[in-house]
Amino acid sequence: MPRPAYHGTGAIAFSTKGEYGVRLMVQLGRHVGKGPASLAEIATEEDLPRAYLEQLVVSLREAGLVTSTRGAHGGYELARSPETISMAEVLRALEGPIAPMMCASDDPEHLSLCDRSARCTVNVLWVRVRDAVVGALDSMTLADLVPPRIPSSVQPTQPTNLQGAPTDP
Amino acid sequence: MPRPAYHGTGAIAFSTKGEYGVRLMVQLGRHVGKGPASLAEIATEEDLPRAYLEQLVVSLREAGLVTSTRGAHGGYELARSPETISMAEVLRALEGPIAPMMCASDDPEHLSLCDRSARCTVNVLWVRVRDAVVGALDSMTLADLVPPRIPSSVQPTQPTNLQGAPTDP
DNA sequence: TCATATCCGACGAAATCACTCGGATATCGA
DNA sequence: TCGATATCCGAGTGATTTCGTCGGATATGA
Repeated sequence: MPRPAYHGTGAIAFSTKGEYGVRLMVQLGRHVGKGPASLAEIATEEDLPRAYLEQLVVSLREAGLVTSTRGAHGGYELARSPETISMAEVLRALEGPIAPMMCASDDPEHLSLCDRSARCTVNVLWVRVRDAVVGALDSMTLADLVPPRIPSSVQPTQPTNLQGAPTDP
Repeated sequence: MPRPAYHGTGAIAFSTKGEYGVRLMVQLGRHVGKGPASLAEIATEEDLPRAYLEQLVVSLREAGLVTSTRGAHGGYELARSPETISMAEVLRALEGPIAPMMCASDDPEHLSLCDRSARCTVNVLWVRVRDAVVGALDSMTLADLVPPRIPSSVQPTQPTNLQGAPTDP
């Protein structure tokens, strides 16, 4: 069943693809150095439908952001270190080119000018929005979202509530 | 028939509400000082379905961006001068609050934190995207989109030949 | 060999989008 | 006063997209 229903409102709405996909990547970021993480683990950790994650991860793999190892004890790993993975890349892989309007795609392949482009004075608006978004996403890497480790040995990274995910089934 | 099908791709996709609504506002901007403009006129000018514009304009009126006069020779006018109408206002009226995710709405009323907000490190990403978009939209007013008037020769609004316009990619 | 994984394609319910339609009401010009 | 032209308003509809599920094939380690 589609759970809570919708995640964003209005024009700038990321779908669950983007949301879950980013959360998946963050989990992989936390898991760096510990070998591959299985989708089952991640699904439990983030309380997301495993079968759906399977679909999302295909895009991430095809984009070269994660690598997979099959078989028992297999799973996924980041293909590069978190600092080198920009969120723009991640979201482009998950949701496609960033294009508030067809006449303002950041992917030249999907860019198509409307027939009225000669008279069109509105295009500049969409282009500015696009550039603002791309700028924001380019300025962040996955490393910025992986929770920072507390340097002094006060606590392990656990915020004490990893026991059972007490949320609804 | 739903025409070309989709207008934006990926996460940042404005719907026809936003697109047509902005174009409608631009037309009203061009029409300033000439009395009310009817939707029939605008629909012809911009080649948009009139009955659909009727729906969109409701939001604009309710937001106080346009005023209406009923009856023959009626229509719509901008409620304020174009320089004072920010595109953020316009798009909020048309598409709702700018919220890439529920946990990052710019309208406090629609803002709802997810139950996992304590552990959530991703929120900052959506907030940054939101702020980038809001910033871009706030920095533009309707006046920026209304094409500058050619000072000397006043032409009828007929676009007989207007090529050589910058086809900005 | 068996449990655990990724891989792959198809399917389906629910929601949203992009409209259309019919009619009620208001206003101006003749 | 009549009628043409408008806005106003609510309901309805078909296409598309979203958000998943399900079943099975393949690969790998213990």
